[in-house]
Amino acid sequence: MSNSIGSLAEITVYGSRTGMQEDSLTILERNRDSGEEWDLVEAKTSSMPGLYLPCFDMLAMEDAAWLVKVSEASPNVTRMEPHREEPEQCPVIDSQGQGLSPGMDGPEEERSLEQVQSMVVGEVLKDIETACKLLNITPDPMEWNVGNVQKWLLWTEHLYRLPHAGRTFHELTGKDLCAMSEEDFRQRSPQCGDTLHAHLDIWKSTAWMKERCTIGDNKSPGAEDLWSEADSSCSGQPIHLWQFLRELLLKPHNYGRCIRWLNKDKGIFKIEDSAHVARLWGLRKNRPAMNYDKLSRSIRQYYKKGIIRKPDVSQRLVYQFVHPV
DNA sequence: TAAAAGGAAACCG
DNA sequence: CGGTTTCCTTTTA
Repeated sequence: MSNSIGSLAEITVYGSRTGMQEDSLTILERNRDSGEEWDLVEAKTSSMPGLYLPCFDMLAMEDAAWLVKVSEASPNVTRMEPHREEPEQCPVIDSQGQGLSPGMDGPEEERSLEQVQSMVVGEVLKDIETACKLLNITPDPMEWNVGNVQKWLLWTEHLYRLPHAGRTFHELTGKDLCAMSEEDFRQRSPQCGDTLHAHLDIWKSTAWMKERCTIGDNKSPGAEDLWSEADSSCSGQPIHLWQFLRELLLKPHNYGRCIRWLNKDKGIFKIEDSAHVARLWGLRKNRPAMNYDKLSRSIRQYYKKGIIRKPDVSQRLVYQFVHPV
């Protein structure tokens, strides 16, 4: 846990900007024959070991001012990945553009380390929160059951285009996982054990920080707000499809390419990538065989309930919430 | 050819 | 039991 800030910085550079997008599941396919289990389509991209920048550890700790300086010159500092495969992947991502942008006024270099750190932490928190919602797991790995662990593994593997190692971590709870050393990880998965271990470490660190934040006094207020953001779905009850669609629509940053508003005020939205939305829904509900045919049938059930309808001018893949927010 | 529509039955928390 | 999920046939764009 010693290198938490460094690790957090790592995932921010290589995680949030490349990871938690709708594209991360595009290679997630189910095995049509076995039907009941998520499976991998073999990633065509070679599994590069250098998915994160180890040296950023030191960078974040000692030289954050440098980072800010660089970012002033180039707002895209967070996308300096040495080898990005699929460069067409995510032009949308930087649209948020908050934080590391030239707009940051004032030359208060003393504050910059803190600023960068809390920004980094904030990004990680956001991404972890997104993943938690999508997978319906808690942010704290210690609380994961065997199924949660498998979901997390699958998610992380897809996110970083790792070869499938889930089976070698069978029957492990989150507690087991947390107790494992990097060596243990490497033993179970020589190819990507170290990467998995590093990412688990980030989750552990984040959970640990979160606990510190909520129990103790507000050390990093910006970051804490993100956790208290406890929105809609945290009510305990199983999520409804219409709620899930709303959540995706509320995060255009993450899902804008698979589902988006055509007219937010009227509640009209379009499913741009039906297969992808269905996969996300299946992942959320633990229905590996979910597809658009079935998802759309569920949407149609909403017609008579007055939750969703077809818009006045019916278009393919376009629906409308009867009661817009 | 994919999407839309809706009946029928199974499933599941 | 409600809310899907699954499977299916027919129609539409």
